[in-house]
Amino acid sequence: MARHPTREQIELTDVLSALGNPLRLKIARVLDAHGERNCGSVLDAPISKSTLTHHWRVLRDAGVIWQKPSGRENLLSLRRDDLDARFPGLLDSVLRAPD
Amino acid sequence: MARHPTREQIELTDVLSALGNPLRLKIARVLDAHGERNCGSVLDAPISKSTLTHHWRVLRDAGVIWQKPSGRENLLSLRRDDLDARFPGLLDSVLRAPD
DNA sequence: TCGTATGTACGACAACGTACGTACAGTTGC
DNA sequence: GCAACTGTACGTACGTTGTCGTACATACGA
Repeated sequence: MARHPTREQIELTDVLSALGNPLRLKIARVLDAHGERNCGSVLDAPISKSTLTHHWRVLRDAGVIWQKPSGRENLLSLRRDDLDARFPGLLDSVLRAPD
Repeated sequence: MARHPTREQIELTDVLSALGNPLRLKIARVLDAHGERNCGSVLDAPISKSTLTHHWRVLRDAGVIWQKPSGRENLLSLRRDDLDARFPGLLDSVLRAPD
């Protein structure tokens, strides 16, 4: 189900596409600022759960986030180590940039 | 016709989406490495002119490239100054990253 | 055990993206 | 003038993306 790419499998264009959506960029910023969250507590916006599930998948498949089951929750976190190792400086410049 | 955004109008998600396509990423790298080129001399790949026109528009509208008419040619160049000013470090990390 | 909470799976649908062929418009040079 | 060159405009086809509702699976707690 949850197929996370290995560090070496993470592709630049996938990461850029994933973060090239305003909602997903926001998600990445929240995870960067606040650390691990469950799916329901990342955003306040009135977005349907099925839409969010879609965005978790895009971010996970691109290698931007980890998705770790924990009880009945699914904990989300940024793959900062892997992204920094593979694309040095990229995540910082994206997360710190103005919109 | 050719509507380039001002430096302040360049949006991060537009830039990320534009560079989140392998062909456009390649184009940006060629322009970075070799400087100003006309449309026909950027890529060797057998891609139709109308498809390329589409990609020039995406890159131009996102603020990634300048498109400057010159005689019967259209000279393309990276907007490095603007991108570096607005999103420090972003372009370098993208262009230097592995695919 | 049974209801509640959390999140996924699936199907639908409009909008967008990417590719092409063809036709056209401007510039250059013979 | 006119043919060749450079690139855009337009129409088209087809896959992808983003959104939702509904149904479902799993885990927790009373």
